[in-house]
Amino acid sequence: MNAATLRLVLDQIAGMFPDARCELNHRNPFELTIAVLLSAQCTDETVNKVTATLFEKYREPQDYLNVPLEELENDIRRIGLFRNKASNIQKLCRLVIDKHGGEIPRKHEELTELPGVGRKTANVVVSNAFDVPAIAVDTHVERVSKRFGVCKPDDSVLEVEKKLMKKVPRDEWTITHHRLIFFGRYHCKAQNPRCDVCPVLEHCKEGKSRLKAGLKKRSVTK
DNA sequence: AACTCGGGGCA
DNA sequence: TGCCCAGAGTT
Repeated sequence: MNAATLRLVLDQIAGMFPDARCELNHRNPFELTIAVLLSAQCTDETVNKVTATLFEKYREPQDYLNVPLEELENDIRRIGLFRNKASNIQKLCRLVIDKHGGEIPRKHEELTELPGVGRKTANVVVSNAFDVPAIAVDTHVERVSKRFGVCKPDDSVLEVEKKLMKKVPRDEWTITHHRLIFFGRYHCKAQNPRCDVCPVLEHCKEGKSRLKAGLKKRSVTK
């Protein structure tokens, strides 16, 4: 899919989700980093339920170090992979205090040095906390990009990111990321995507074949 | 490239 | 109930 066609698709998606913004609860870069780290492999909704009370108890890096690991684990127990994440959060806080003066660093390479922070999380942090344009490729962004042929089906996550950046103006990277997330989460879902009511179906090879197969299946069943 | 971690969401 | 998932780290 070329840049011009992608632009058409993204404009349609923008109309579907005019308020597309990832709704992670955060008031500063530190809380955003913790929230995104927690969100790995579970829904933002679940993270928000936990952070709503978590951020009342833990306000700065030192607060996470003032409790035993077991206590922090218990405080985030409702989130998947909570043992890894609790451990990572304490190590992260230790590092932020010792090497970054208690503040979340702004450089991408410094962010990915933090335990539990990979490329995706770092992109979310720089784009949402520091206003640096970035496209964080999660499974939604990856799935949608591949269904619409923005990239090849077997491209790596990094390749997906590169091709999106190449085809989208730099000042629209971050909003595009949010829109693709919403589109992927609520419409172009992994299971049972809404191809039957999709306004950009004409640009989606996979969707068209999926719909055709579905219709065929129905007609055969009847 | 494949595996692990793990409670939640959904069928 | 049993499957899959808004990743990252290790081997």
